Amino acid sequence: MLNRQSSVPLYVQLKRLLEAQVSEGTLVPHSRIPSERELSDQYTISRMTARRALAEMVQEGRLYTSTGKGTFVAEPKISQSVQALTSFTEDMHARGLTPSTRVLRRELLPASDMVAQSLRIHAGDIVFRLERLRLANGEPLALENAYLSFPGVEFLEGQALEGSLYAMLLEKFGLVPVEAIQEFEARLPRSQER
Amino acid sequence: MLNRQSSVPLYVQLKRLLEAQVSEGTLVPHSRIPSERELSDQYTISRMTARRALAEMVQEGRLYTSTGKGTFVAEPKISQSVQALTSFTEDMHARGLTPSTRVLRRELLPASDMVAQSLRIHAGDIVFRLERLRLANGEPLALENAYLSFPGVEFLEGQALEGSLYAMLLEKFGLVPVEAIQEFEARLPRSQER
DNA sequence: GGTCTAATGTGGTATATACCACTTGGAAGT
DNA sequence: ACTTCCAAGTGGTATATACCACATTAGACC
Repeated sequence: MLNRQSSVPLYVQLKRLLEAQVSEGTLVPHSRIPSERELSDQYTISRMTARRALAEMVQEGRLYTSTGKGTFVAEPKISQSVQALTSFTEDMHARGLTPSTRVLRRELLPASDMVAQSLRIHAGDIVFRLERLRLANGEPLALENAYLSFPGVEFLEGQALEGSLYAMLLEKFGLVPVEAIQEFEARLPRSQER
Repeated sequence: MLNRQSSVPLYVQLKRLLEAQVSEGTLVPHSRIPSERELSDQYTISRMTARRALAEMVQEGRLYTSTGKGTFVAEPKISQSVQALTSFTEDMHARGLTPSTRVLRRELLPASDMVAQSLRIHAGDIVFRLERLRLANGEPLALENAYLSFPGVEFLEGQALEGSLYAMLLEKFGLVPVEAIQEFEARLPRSQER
């Protein structure tokens, strides 16, 4: 059930609960989840609160709705936006290219409102910003701007970040960031970046 | 003002109104927009309805909020994902480079759940997929993957799409797509793409 | 059996209300 | 002048309620 004393909003709790059921396999793709009214009865919350949880999950691509029919579990596709960031090193290797990364900037800073909103944390929470130039066989390929947030983020400073950030995270911390914002800027690098 | 007889939901009407003010320049980045309560008074709608319009615009990266302070116009960054696609040709020209585009694939296909939800259409609706290789001075720069959806999308097939897609859309159809998903894949092209 | 219809259930929109945490500015006090 | 504190305003969460369009089902009717 849901914890009304928690500082975690009810609709977030419900979201997590449903997400857990999806990843457990209790709810499989295209299966119907309880209706909004059933959920509100079941968890003793208002329908609007249940709706909000569902609406966000729809927005995130985890669920889809059909008026008059119900709400259904979507096929798992979404996490690819993170995966693209994850796999640069492996990706380049797989293509027979020598990947390298030049870190242009790395810093810990309080999250702006915009970043916080995207990462679903609070403004002012410490996030790690990593600006990197990606190269393949020495040729600049892309400029990356990543904001990371997870427990222990503050210990990142000073780490060797030239290689695969995600491999390093896995090695040194045994964790994978829950979420990251990524902005690709595909353009010719300015001379200062060369 | 808003039209209560329209079948277009009030919160959508408010969204469009605010979006227009942003693109007109009436509202510039980081300027504060009226508070939720002011908007609800001004347009004679409930605060929750105003909130919904704002919440969606926040989700889309057009606005950002700061608790206790207000709601503000975001820098056009997220929408750069669309803008970057729009302006590639002009952008390269501005840098003194000769831009060119190679269309790798173009097809009409039913939208997957993910694409549909991102574009705010229904799954199965026909969308246009365009996979293009972008070049500057003959050098491959980026691989683009765009999904487009708008009235008349089905007439796109067979059009000349080597140049600026958006210039062509403007010329031939007198319209600009409402929204597009774009995925950049920054990498070295495979040999078949050369 | 087949056809129409009404009832029921579903998500979608909209309103009104209440309380919370946070920010800010000004009033009150020193 | 300076500090403290509080009131007002803001977005965030939560509830209760109402009506709508749409889909499905069960029944009445032929």
